Amino acid sequence: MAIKKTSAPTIIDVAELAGVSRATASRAMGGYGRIAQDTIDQVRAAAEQLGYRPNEVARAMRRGRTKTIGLVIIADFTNAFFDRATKAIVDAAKKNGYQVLITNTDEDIAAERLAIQTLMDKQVDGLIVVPSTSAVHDHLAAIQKDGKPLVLIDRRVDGVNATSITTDDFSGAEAAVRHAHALGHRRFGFLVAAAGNYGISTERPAVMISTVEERINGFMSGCADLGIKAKQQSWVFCEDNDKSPEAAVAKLLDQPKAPSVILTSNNDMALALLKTAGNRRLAIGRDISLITVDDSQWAAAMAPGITVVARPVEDIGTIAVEKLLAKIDATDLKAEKIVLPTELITRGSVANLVMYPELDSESLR
Amino acid sequence: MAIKKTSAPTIIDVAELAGVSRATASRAMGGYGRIAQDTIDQVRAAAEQLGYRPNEVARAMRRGRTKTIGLVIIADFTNAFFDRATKAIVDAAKKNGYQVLITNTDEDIAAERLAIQTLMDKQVDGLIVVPSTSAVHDHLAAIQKDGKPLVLIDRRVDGVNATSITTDDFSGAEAAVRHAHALGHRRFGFLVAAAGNYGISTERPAVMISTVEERINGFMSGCADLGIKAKQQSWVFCEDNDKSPEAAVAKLLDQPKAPSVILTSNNDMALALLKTAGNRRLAIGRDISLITVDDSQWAAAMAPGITVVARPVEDIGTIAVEKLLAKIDATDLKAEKIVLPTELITRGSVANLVMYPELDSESLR
DNA sequence: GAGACTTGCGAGATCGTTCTCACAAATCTT
DNA sequence: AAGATTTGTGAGAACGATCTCGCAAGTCTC
Repeated sequence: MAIKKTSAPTIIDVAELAGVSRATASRAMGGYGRIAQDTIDQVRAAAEQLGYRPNEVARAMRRGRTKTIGLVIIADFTNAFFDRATKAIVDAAKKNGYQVLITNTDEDIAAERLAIQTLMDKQVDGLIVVPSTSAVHDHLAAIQKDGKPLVLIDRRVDGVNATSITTDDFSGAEAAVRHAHALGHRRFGFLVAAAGNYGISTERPAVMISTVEERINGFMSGCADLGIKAKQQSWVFCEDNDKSPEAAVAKLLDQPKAPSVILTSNNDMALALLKTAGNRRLAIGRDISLITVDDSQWAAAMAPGITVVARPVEDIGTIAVEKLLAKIDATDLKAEKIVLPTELITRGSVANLVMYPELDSESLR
Repeated sequence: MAIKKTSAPTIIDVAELAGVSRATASRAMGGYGRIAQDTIDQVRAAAEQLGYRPNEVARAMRRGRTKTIGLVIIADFTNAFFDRATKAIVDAAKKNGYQVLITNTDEDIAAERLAIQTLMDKQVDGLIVVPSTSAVHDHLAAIQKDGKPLVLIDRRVDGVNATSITTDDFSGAEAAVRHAHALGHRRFGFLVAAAGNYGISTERPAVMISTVEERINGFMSGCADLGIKAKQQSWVFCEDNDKSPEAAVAKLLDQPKAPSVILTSNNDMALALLKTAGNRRLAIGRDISLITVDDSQWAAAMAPGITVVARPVEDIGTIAVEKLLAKIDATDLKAEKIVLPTELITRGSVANLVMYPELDSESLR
């Protein structure tokens, strides 16, 4: 009896057992080139017997393709983007025979640089990136200079000629304003989250990510169209951390003329409002109204349900993979800017002031 | 001027530019073996000039280490496990110089088999798996037979001698029962989710995952200790899909003697209760009480907050990576069964029937 | 100052696969 | 039946790094 090998069998072992050369064994396993059916059967049988599995690392090295894509994402789970998008991307990749190497940047540009570098070193065939900022993009351009396909999701970055998949947050925000206005609301609070290090401010920060910009612009456009004047609007910009959001909510509610409805730019802000409202015994959809961006299971399950601007997050992920793989197969495809529609899902979190105008009292506190 | 290379520079290019051999260049870059400081500086400078980055695929092939770990997880986002665990694992891996290749199984054993196979083919250095069932484990044993370190998380699988990181769900469930009992509750509803294909049942399904088993056992043990009789308990087992949970909630509420408190085994069930209660105008924490397993941002933000059995999900992920990497570095370490504590976080979702016993009315509907 | 030891470096093998090329045998053409 | 084409196979290079071994030069020892 031959000595039992300790390490995994290679194509050489298969070739020996089948009594053919390495090249022939490889052809039989890979199903390419000219080869007799009998030989294929023999080799396959030998492979089966040995429990042979091709070493994908060696294969990748030789072929120059790893069948792996890199995902650089912001693990910001309350925004219900990370989990839904990741699942969609992983599933879509798998369906096409690709695996996903995932890295997380906490909105940190240095971490993003490093993550991209690491993934490039690992020879991924392409990258899907949620860029942490719109302001810096040399590292993104570098990916393309190295000839790696790149797709940006969730946020655009002007100045990089890459395919991007985003959502029409402008229209979504506009629709939210219109909805509240139609239900009789006339005093609007806008609670906008943005990365940075400035705490809470009523001034719009300079650099924002495209998605947030569009939400702001949509809110403003909606107000302009409906004749909602500046003094009817209260804007608070807020760093997205553990503490600021609740203080920002307080700032909105503690004004002399508090808003009757608050539009929040993401779920962290919405949750802060929920928490503060609960503490103050303010009922959502009666004492204070709320619309937020991004749907979630809990927004639908609560009583009342939260009215939301829903974004097709799974579609973003799926389309991103499709576009990326298309680029991997044909690198000369040109960049597309794909914008998916948003949808206002009305539930019970916006009070109807037309039917019950007394709810729009001057003193909410 | 030399012809500009189109492909990425290799160690050979660096060696040529620095005027040394491949081996020396490699030593200089890798920082191993005997080598003069001057040579290192020269080679590094040449590498810098060329923008050289080591090809990790080639390195992995030669070294037999990919510096990549595989994660086989169930992308079940409402259970707040996928996102938190994934983030923790990715972050912990990165901190140790490892990347994470992620695959998703939707509680499907065939998908799990395939995922593991794929990851093994890609030569990951180790695997972290959330097993989709406790019943089948030959494929898990196979991983270890191939000499790959394996860590199971969230669920134990008896019959596999692998390190596992789980939580003490037994005690958590027990504490939940005790808490509700202390607040005067005497009629308990148990809504338990489990994978399968049986719709809704009052009979405990045969094969369950360890985590769910323990929750059930904890509930039962708590009842036994406190003298809560079988007729005070309503058990409903429910397939975890889009439709069943709400019907299961209805089944609990529509009994002649409906429970005053419902303990749900996961967040899908809790959300179904929230939804149904909302539709029926039943206020949580007053008309019906709720305790669920797994904390979340929304459970804390709602009014009233949901009382939960919190599990240290991030710790599970972090410890899993640590144990896995330790095993990668020293394959002779023996398997450990690590059980992390759970914590009951009391909020407002359980009515105090001691102070307001009239709330425990016979007809809740 | 001769032998022993250390230092620094290069030649070539190696990891496991695929791919190119050459060539013999079989089959087809006219 | 001779030449042209097709078919099936093997030898060996290649992917890009690391590692082993050996050797020359320098340093140490007594």
